[in-house]
Amino acid sequence: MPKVGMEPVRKKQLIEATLEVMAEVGYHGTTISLISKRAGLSSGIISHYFGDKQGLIEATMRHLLEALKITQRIDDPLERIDFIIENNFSQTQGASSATNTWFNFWALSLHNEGLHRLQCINHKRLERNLAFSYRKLLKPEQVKNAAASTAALIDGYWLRYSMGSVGNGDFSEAVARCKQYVRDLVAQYGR
Amino acid sequence: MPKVGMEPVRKKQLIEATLEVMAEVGYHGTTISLISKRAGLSSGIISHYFGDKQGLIEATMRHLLEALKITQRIDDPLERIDFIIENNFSQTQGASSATNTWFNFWALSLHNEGLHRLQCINHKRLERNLAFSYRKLLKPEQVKNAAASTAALIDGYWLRYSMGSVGNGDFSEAVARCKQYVRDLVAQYGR
Amino acid sequence: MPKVGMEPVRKKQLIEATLEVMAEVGYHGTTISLISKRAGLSSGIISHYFGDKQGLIEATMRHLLEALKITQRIDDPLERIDFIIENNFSQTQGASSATNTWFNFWALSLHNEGLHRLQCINHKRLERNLAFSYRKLLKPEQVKNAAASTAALIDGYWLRYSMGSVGNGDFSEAVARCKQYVRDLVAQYGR
Amino acid sequence: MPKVGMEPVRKKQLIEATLEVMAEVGYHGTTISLISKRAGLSSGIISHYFGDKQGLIEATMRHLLEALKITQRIDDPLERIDFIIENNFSQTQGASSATNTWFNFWALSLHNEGLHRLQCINHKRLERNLAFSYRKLLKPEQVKNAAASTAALIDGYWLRYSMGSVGNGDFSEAVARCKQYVRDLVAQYGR
DNA sequence: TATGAATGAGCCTTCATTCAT
DNA sequence: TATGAATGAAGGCTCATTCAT
Repeated sequence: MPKVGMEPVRKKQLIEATLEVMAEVGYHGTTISLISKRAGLSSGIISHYFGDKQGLIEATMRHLLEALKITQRIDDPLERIDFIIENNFSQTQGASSATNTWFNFWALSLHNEGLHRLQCINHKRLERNLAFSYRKLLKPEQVKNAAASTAALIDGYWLRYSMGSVGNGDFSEAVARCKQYVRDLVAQYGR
Repeated sequence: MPKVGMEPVRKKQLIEATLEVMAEVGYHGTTISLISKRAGLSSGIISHYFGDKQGLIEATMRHLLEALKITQRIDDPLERIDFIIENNFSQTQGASSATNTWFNFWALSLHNEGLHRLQCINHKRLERNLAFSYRKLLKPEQVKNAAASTAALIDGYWLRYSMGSVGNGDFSEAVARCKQYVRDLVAQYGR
Repeated sequence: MPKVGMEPVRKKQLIEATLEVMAEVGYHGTTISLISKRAGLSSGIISHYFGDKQGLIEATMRHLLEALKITQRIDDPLERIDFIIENNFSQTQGASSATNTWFNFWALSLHNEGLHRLQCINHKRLERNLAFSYRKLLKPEQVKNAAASTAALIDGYWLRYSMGSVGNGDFSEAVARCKQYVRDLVAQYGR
Repeated sequence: MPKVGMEPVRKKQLIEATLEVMAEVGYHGTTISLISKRAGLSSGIISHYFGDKQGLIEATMRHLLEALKITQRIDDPLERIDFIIENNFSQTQGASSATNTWFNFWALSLHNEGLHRLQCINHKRLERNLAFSYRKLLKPEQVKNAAASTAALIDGYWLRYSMGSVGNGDFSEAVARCKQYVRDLVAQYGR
């Protein structure tokens, strides 16, 4: 009997290879051949486990979005918001930045039903998570606006720092500024 | 007898066709054939005027970034910031949104020296423009942070609204929230 | 403990699965994977029992040709010819017509020594069988021509009715016309 | 300006290359690469003129069916039937037999709407043509049967001789036997 | 200045075959 | 005896680029 239980192993291998290759050469340069070579596997394996290239790309994006979910439970609302901010910046601090990957996923989303839905869910989840904590900190009528603006601030900073236009390659300054914004909000609109 | 002085006309035709096609089918689906057909010209014309596809893409992005420059002179600092905000959202309000085009340009930037430089210049110009006005409104030590955060907020809102995750397809709510943020800053940190 | 004596069982399973799949999707769409799935077996089993795909295809065609052999003994010459006619049309009256399978086998035969020989043997056998009975019915000099024409008529009708160009999906009309032809021959050239 | 008026030339080149290649290696072995090489053109040219491989295959079959049409006008009914018979056998007497091509087209037809329709039209046209002449030769109630049987006889003989099971590589014997059949019919059922 | 026919490299995908178990 | 994970060659197709006109 052939090896069994390889599916999760192979899928992980391939998704990680995809992230690496996309980070290095961009979506446009990402080929089945490159991915499989990076994963140390054959090209045929991709259709075997993901149906086709599109399937692998979607699985990779799903994997990335999954990492943004908050699993920890934090009771203090301010602390929890801080954690959300950090979590959103921590993803791409590693050597092989997933920055470009994100840009490409955003671009792909606009012309792909499935990916677009995933993006929207993710966007809404972030606002919901922020609103949950803001409800304990701010006057009710300010909650929605605060959550939306904080989410936008996080994404905007992430975008600008990722582009390398500002900052020194790390996000610590961006994190600090986001946290400061939260405190400003509490100072001004706290209940 | 061949017409002379067609160069600027042809280039404009092709750049606009490129924007239209990219908005419709995404960068991935944008081909020389589609662009030239849209422009009502032959495919050979592109290499004639832009060298190759890459040259046309870069020229198109340069064209888009150019549109973000502020040409008007406004003296009142708050009014000027409002105008900057509006200007940044107004680009893509037309029927054929350039949203996807932007995402793709960002993605392309990370793997293209020339495009990347353009992006960075654009990012910095926005902050500089904002800082210029904030200097008249805020305490000196707050200016830099305010400019950076406002720029991030604009980009973040633009990103989230463009993705269609929130809002009703127009940016008016996003514009309002950005303007409110500016006023909050002035209220809190005004000189 | 592995089962023994499975060979004939497995081979039959696979040949029948091949006939079913070929009838449904054509030779061009017939894959190892489809056949083995239909047979409820693994893909590896085919090389195990038939060496390779080609081996299975050849065995399948051999199986089909085998079914055309006349095993019954019929003494009356006219009755025997009628039976031969019926036998040649009866093969594909089932729900899953083997029509397409036949076309493909013919096509394959022309580029495959072994299959070609089988086809020729089959063709000649039909004429020989017809000639055997015609010898009792017709003048000697007419036998060869009668056998050849009857065989051609059978194949021609079968081809045209199979293609669906004429008839209502069943061969009864074709059978009747072939039989009529035989009677015409006897009436005209009977000894 | 590029060369113009090449379309019909190129299409003819490619269709003839397709017939040659199919005759030599069978449909299964017929590749875009082989065809274009044979035509002395590049592989891309096929999609340029025929959309895709399927388009070329259909055009090739259409071309073959076209050759079966009767363009000459012949008044004498018996002579006209003789001509029809000859015409149906003459197609593949050349060096590069289109025999295998026909088998493959039949097979393909059963799983392809467009090709199937073409085949049926062709089948019916042959019977119609034969019936047209038989009407002047036979009693009315015999016409339909005679036309159907003659058509079947032609196809059947063609099939068997093409397969090489009988005859010496040429169809003259088959032609003679078909003509004899027509005369038998007239002798027996003439008006 | 402008065309578009023609090219061919490179991509994704399919699928017969192999082989460790 | 039987599996099916894994391979990789080969195919069709796309498309940026070239070039004769």
